[in-house]
Amino acid sequence: MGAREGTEKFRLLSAMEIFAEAPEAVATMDRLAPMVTAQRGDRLSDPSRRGGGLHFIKRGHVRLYALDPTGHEATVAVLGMGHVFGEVGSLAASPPDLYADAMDEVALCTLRRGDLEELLRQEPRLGLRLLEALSGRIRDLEEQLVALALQDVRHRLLLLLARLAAAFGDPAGGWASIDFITHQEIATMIGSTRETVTATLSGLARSGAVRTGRRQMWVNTAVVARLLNAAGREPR
DNA sequence: TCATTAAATTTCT
DNA sequence: AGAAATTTAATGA
Repeated sequence: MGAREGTEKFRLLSAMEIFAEAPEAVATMDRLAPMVTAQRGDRLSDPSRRGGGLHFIKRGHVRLYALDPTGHEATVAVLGMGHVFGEVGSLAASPPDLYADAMDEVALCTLRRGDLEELLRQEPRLGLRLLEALSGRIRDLEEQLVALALQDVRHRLLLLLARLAAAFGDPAGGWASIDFITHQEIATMIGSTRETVTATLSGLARSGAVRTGRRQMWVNTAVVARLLNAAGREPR
């Protein structure tokens, strides 16, 4: 440590949950991984830019999605502070070609593959944290896969709201605030369309599950949980 | 039930 | 003003 301890970058790295038990790694990351910032809509990664290393999100939100030739998108993950994306996905099998866009003001640090291995040797506990994070991603994907196969749009939307509120919700008096997502983006997360999302959301608003504003939602997690339960028992 | 198409309306820059 | 985001409505699979 030393001269860099006071920098914005060092402070953001220290705040990342992954590094909670690995303070030594913060200094190494600070030395090896340059930080870049981006604005909403900026492309952070695309299929041609694979193998570009491991990206640590320090601020903001990133959407990973597939894009088909007709322009339709399917969102695979929405990631926030402390999450990683990039090289990890390709450690095992060959992943689908994904794009990564900034959803708001994003800051991230990128570690080249070789440097990642060095860091993991120095701080094995970091590997465990990474494994936990990736396991969580798999669990979310499995949940979403089942919902896509078996549930209607309303149920899938409720599920998404519950997950977004838990992951990113800024809770104030029982209402979790989410302010970086459009209806269009929600549609790509649940396999639906912008118009259907708007209609379904206003239905849920009438049920008291959400309040909506332009690029802003307040999710009542208690009501969402109750509606999910009720729907689960109803046959379709 | 929900995607698609079309159009109107609201809100941001 | 112009762009972006949201809303409503009609239609058909």
